[in-house]
Amino acid sequence: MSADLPKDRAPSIRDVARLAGVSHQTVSRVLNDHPSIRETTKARILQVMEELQYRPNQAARALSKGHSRTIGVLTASSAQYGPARSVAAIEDAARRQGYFVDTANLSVADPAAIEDALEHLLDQAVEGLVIIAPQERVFDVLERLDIAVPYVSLQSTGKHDLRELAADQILGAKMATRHLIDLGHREIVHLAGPQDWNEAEARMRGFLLEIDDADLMTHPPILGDWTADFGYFAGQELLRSRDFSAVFAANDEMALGLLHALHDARLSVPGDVSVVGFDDVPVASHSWPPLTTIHQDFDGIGRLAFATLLREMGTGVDVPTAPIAPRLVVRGSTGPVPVSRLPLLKRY
Amino acid sequence: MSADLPKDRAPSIRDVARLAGVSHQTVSRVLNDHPSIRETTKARILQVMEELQYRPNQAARALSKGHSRTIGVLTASSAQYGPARSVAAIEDAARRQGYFVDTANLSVADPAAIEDALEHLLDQAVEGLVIIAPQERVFDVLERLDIAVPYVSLQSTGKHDLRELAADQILGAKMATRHLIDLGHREIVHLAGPQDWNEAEARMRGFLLEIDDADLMTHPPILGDWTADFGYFAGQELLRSRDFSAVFAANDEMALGLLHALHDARLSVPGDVSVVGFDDVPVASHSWPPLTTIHQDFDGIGRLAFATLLREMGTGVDVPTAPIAPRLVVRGSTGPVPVSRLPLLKRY
DNA sequence: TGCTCGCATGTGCACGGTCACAATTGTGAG
DNA sequence: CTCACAATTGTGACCGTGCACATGCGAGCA
Repeated sequence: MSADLPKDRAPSIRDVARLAGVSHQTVSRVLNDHPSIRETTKARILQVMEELQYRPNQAARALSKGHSRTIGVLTASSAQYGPARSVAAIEDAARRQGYFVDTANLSVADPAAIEDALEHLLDQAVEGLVIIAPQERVFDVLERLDIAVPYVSLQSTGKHDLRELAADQILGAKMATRHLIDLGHREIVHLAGPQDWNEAEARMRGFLLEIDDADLMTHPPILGDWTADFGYFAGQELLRSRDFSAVFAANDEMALGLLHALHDARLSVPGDVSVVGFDDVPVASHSWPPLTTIHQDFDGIGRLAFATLLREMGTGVDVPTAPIAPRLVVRGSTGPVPVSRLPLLKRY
Repeated sequence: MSADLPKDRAPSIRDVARLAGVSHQTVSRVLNDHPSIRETTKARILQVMEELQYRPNQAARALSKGHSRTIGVLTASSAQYGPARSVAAIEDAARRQGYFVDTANLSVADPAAIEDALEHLLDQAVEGLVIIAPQERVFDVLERLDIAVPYVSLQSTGKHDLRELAADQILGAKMATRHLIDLGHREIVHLAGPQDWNEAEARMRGFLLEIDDADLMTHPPILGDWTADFGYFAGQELLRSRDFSAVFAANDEMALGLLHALHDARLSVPGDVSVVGFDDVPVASHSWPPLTTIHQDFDGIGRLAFATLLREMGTGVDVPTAPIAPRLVVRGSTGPVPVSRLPLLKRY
């Protein structure tokens, strides 16, 4: 029990074998829970492992077995609440299943950067990809590179089958719009996200569908960039011609910026203008007034993404999944259409 | 040029060698930029690689060379703006240097979960660790496990030398407090973060130091949990006894929750109460009123963390680093102390 | 011409696991 | 006690790459 440490290297399976007086293969069997091993042998080996602080070498295992047990996550703007939350959920779910997660974040989204990030992930021999940068350009690059591994996107590309999530976005947007219509609003403006994001496009589609259903007119949506700053400036712009009584913003940040602009203009929310956001970020309930918004279960979406990927990867493991439904959370930023805006002029 | 694909496996260095009519070692030399290779040979090999879509197997490389070129990032609450931002910056910097980043997120911070997450990272044979979960418990576990790899923390533990960042936190807190004192406030309350976070503790220390310097009294700080919800409830609590004219919140989220509570109570900010936050999250400039806060360069902190880790890991690479300074951003949530609160009572 | 030297390239093994297959031991029936 | 068969364990090759150590070859020099 004293001629333990042969080298300065980390102990290997053979070191354990030697000390336990068995062959390396027997040790390997312990590692892989092989059924036919004598209990006493197993116990002895486990004890030696403990003594040596043995830790299996994943690289060697990956090399030998031909898989890496690693998935890649490609994100854009991973500092935003929603994506960050989903990434955390994916990471958690993956770890639970013994998978490693390698991430690549896109700071800029030109094709070169996208390709660079994807190459980085593929270098790691990832077995699957989660795309949280649902921009068309990304899918273009994915197709061009002819990726060999399965991937899922947090939004539908129209080419894959994560439709639940896509329906989500559309449905959520419809719910938000419906809410405003139910309150009597007839002049509703949409502050949209960048249209190269499928997500933004889906929300806009939901909005337009609902507007159409109600036989209403609307301005062409304002195309924003998700940021509160943009919401603020868009608000200033909108206020030049006050021909609306409600705004549906494609995310909470823009909605909050918009609220700021409305405050600056001494307008009352919801007295003069109603505002709905999307996402339900944690501060949404503490703005002034608290923001009516569409709640998304980002954790659930992340888990679902990983579960779906696992299925796509054809592992035996099949984690049960439930579709994710958006939810309208009514707070203080929406109210009945102001009297001055009742559809009198439209009546005759 | 037709008997290309020998198997269904991914092409290996030997496949390339065979098609290029050289030995596998020569191919390896091309991969590693060995100086003595004839240009023509190199060109030929590169072309074959291109044809075969050859991609070096990182697992094999890791096994052979004995290193993984992977670093681990342990985070808590990675969905918060600051940490998320820093993680993205670390990932970006690491990728630039050819490193992979494996993350583990702590949803709960009990020792078992911490150990679990660390084990996961160590299983991947990470060569270094970045800790963004600066809770004492984490360091306890780190010491207990007797981790063999270097690690850096985004906050000082008092045992390592990332003092710049720690000084940052203290300095930032002092700046925030000083700002309030300069405006004439004498009754300042601190809404602190959870004290098992070194970060929160440092901010509180900065606050107390500055209070002490100015010979002021203060309540024992209220210990929060970083969330806007807590800020809201703390505000309600504080308002029972209105014996303060200013609040310094340890982060923006709590500050925003506090603003909400103040609005609910029909108090004016900064007319009745001044509020300072910490972090300068993107929505901070769009709250009502816009939040005065301490700006932190999260990207810079992330980059610095990776650069420091690289140095600790003893790689030749030494990325130049610059210390990170916090910055006071004065917006609308702070103003002169209200007349009703001038230190009359304290004068005699 | 013969020798040394340096560049360009090849040979064989190690890295730490797993797999396929062989070998050994143990068990119960005849 | 012997044999068939199952349970347990051992042997050697292989995964893809890099390293140490040849080897071949042409140039420079005596």
